[in-house]
Amino acid sequence: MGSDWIHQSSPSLDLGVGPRRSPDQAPVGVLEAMLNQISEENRRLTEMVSDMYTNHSALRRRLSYLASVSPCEKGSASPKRKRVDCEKHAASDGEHACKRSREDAMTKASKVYVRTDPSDPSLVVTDGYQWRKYGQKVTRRNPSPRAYFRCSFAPSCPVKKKVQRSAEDKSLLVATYEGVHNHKHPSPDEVYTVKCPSHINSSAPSIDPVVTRQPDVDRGLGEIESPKFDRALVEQMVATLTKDPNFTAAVAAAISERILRDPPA
DNA sequence: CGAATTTGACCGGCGC
DNA sequence: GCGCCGGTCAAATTCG
Repeated sequence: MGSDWIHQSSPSLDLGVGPRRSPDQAPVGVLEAMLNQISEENRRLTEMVSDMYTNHSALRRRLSYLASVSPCEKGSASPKRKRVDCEKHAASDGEHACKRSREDAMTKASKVYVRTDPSDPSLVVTDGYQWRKYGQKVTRRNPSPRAYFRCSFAPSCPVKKKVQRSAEDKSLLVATYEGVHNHKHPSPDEVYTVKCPSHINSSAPSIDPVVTRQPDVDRGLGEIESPKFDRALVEQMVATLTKDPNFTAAVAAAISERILRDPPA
């Protein structure tokens, strides 16, 4: 996994404002102090980003491991049926083909958890695929409605998705995927982007990408390791930084200082 | 006007 | 056999 981008594209505020010429400019010491302060802040931000990236990578590795050691923990939200499915699957003799294919789909299900604004009633989990909603139901175990989606990118694609707000954590959307896409990922750039409610923009960024994921039913989502995911991360960080008034003030100060020092011809 | 979404009806599996 | 429950269908409605 490459963390090069952190170093290559480090958000350095060094805009060429180094200590140079202009002996007549009085507060050189003050400017240098400011520059040092900004550089220090810049270094801390870089470290924070680096730590975030490291933690994210470690978390993902751990989740992958957990997913791989609990193969029966997938699929249906109903533990009763899940157990029956597992047992049936073991004892099945292939008599009921259609039923078994359904069970296969159930056992191949994966879960994805997405953090969203709890006040947002929509059950939209954007994963780059194109989904068509075909039903919604309030289930017994969870007062929040469960939405049923089918992959509509390819007419023959068998993949289905159930999305329901977690009963324990209302800000958590649980998306359960069943089946395997029989087509390529339609828009790789959208991999791992998460719907951002419009009204959340002013508040602190609370959108986690995917918190956890079980086995790779969605081949397309495996692109998490690709540079495109880095790009998504970078975009997310840019969005976060631009919301930070201290950061924008520092950038504005640096730019104005530069303009005052080297006025355009 | 066609596509997407909503929502009540219906179906099948399961437990009692 | 009956009722409950999750999942799906399809007509009605909404949206672009």
